[in-house]
Amino acid sequence: MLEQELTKHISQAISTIFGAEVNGIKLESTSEDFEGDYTFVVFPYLKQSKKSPEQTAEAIGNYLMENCKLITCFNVVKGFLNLIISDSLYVDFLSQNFSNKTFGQNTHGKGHKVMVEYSSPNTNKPLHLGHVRNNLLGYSLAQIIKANGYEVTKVNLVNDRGIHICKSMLAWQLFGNGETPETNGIKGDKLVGKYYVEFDKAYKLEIEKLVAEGISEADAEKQAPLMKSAQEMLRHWEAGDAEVMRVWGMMNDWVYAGFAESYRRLGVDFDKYYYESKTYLLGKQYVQEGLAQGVFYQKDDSSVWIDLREYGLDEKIVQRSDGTSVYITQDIGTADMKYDDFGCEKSIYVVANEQDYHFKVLKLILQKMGKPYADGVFHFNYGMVDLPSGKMKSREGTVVDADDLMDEIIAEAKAKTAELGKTDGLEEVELQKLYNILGMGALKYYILKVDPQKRMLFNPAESIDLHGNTGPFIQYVYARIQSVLRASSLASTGEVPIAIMRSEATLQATEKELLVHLYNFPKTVDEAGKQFSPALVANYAYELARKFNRFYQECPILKAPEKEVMERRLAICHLTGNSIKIALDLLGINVPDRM
RNA sequence: GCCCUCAUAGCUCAGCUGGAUAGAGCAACGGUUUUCUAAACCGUAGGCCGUAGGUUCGAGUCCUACUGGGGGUACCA
Repeated sequence: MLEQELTKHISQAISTIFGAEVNGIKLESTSEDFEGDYTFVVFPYLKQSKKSPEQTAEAIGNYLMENCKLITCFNVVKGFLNLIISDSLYVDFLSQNFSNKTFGQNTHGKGHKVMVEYSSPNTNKPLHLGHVRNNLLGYSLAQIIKANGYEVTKVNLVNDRGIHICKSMLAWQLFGNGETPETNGIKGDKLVGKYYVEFDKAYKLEIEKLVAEGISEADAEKQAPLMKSAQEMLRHWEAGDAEVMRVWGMMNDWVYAGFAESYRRLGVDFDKYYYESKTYLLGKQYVQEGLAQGVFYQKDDSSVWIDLREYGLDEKIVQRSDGTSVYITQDIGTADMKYDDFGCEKSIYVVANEQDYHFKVLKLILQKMGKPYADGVFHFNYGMVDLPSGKMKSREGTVVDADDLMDEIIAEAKAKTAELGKTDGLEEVELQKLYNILGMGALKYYILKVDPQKRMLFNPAESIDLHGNTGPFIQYVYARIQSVLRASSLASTGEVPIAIMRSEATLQATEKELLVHLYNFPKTVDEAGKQFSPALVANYAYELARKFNRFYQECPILKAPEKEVMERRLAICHLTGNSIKIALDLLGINVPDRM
């Protein structure tokens, strides 16, 4: 690697000139306002050099000029040594990689297994914008980790049991008149969601009535007949009551059919589904295990706890006094089950940051219990999604439905594409596919470009924008490149050999800038994997697209003055197109051949 | 109460492990098309990086306090 080569020479320079051994040399890319490709800051080494910043930088620069062929030139501004890398390095890089279909991918994860759990919906209502962020992040994360060589298993832990499902079931039994997705043509998850809302409405009326009768609100919430019936139903469910199980199975199947459709449109998938109905009883054996290890302790009322105060946390309950287990205990069981099934050394949970505390506790418990996979548990915590009107609240009907969202954004892509009228001659099927690629590209990019850790604002008007820092902007560059390649009579696959480029060629400034950025692609994929950040890939792709547009504006490709220059620029097109395709694929975004 | 997290242009966001004069997009204004796709490019304008201290050659970035937003926490998931 170039950077390693440079840092090696710099530390040699320092030891030769100043007689000081240093390591941990840091290099950064030169700010756009100065001439150069890499910058070495000499301030930290003035003690060794015993000279002024300028003299120190000058001396190192001269040494590098003599000893490192990669550097053609340097300049010094205060304590900053700006190094200019020879064009030939980038031309060589170009000729070696322009047709490399796996460019940007790394292999250091080879032989290591990682699990990514994401999506994890409840089966009582349809997916909304919050789930969309989760799904897109989870999928992209898995893609990025794969691109670094790891073997990835994607799993979905479905919350298919509990009081919330009973509410939908009960409302359907009471008010549904036997309505089904088939009889009404409603998507299954939407239908079940509708009855969840019905329940809430009827329940509220009951509460109002009880309050009017002089009962306190808190008591009314507990005493309302509907709530009692729902709890009753949950007990029947736990007892395995045949009729309750039948309705439960039927309604969950409706929901799964609906989810499958939404997942398909989102372009996300899973290698394995886990269901809480099958895991919720796990946990008791772990309570015993923890007690035996002395990790847990029992109170007089027989509830079981763990004391995490030495870690700045509190005491946490792991089993209630009535002997039933709590959520975190189930999670211990599920974690064990996953490890038995796949043996992943690293297990990533894509769950919103409202559960930070929960996962901190889970990891600590697993560590104290000495689980072999405990250190590999990682909570990928992302921020909530807000709307311009404020927080999304399902009770107040302010949620943005995932299916509606996709419909709207694809319709917008269609309207815009039709308006521009560049798609003459495409079949209707092709057109639909294109609208889908563009609409989903806009949506996915809009969500993935922001740092996952941060709470984000979803502005519907902005999300359907197709100009500027958007998915379609990047897709447009890809389509442009394909157009040039088609016109070039060279196959766009990159398999047709292009004359070996002469490495002594001189590059235009925009060409070099683009190549430097392309050179950094593998490093970016690596960094995104380490930081678990699809946003890094998104920002990289955007920057790449911008740099290409600048290059495209300034440098004629097919009409280049010389054949050699044309071929070099075609190779740049290949490499840029490939890189965009790969980068967007890491975000789950497709690319169109024309638009 | 305690804990976690965030605060950068009018708006939405970048700013890599501390480095030079803090960058994009949107919105506003102006320019570019007989030439490879104008979903583009170029330019103008817009900032006490929440406030106050501290660490150091150097702080948007690290530490402390405060203010403001969000989240969590006391046998819910």
